[in-house]
Amino acid sequence: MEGRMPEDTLLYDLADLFRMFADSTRVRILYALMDNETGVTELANVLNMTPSAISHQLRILKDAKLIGSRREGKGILYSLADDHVRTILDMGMEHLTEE
Amino acid sequence: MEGRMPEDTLLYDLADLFRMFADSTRVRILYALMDNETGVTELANVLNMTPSAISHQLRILKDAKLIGSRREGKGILYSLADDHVRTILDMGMEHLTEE
DNA sequence: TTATCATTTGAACAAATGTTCAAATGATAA
DNA sequence: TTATCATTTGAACATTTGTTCAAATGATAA
Repeated sequence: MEGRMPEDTLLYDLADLFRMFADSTRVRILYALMDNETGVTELANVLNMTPSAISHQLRILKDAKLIGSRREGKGILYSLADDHVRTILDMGMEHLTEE
Repeated sequence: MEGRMPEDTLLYDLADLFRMFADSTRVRILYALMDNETGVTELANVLNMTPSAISHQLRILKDAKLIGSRREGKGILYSLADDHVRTILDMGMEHLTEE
């Protein structure tokens, strides 16, 4: 079965996508959001980091459309954008934990 | 359904894994290796890069156990280590191309 | 052995990246 | 409106990262 090389631009986009998962802070944020919508302050507490550092990463994740947000009272709640995010994380985790 | 946060060390490993896919040169190498075993020189030609640059990246991929190698005559042929690599790339590509 | 081709290595450099800090903005609740 | 809490912003800094270059190594074929 002979494969064919995708367009280079698509491969660049693919690398860009994986880059979103290539930082431990972002991965920890995504895992935290798997459980429930969470605000910046709570994320900062859970991950033991400054709200500013979290906010910077949330923006990167949102620009990549991996997370969404909605306002609730005086805070903003973030959540995973769709199940693709979960699936990609699961595939990676499977690779790590299998043998 | 309440999820539980994996150990931090595992999440760091996960980010490390995705970091392997977060560079366009490495992604292009992996896609090239999907088709068939390939040596450094041919990869360099196909990707239009220097053999040295390719070799550096091949070492990184091999250290991560994402590719393997064997000697054939006076060259060395590289190949994907297992189907996990393919699956992870496919998941990412699916995310990109859907919708 | 020697000549040749393929691959690797290490140092140097430029570019990209994540966190911190201080300050600004947003939006509610009083 | 004003005070307060939550979040964002931008510049600075240190770190990490990918490529280049020149030189070294590996291993075959002659």
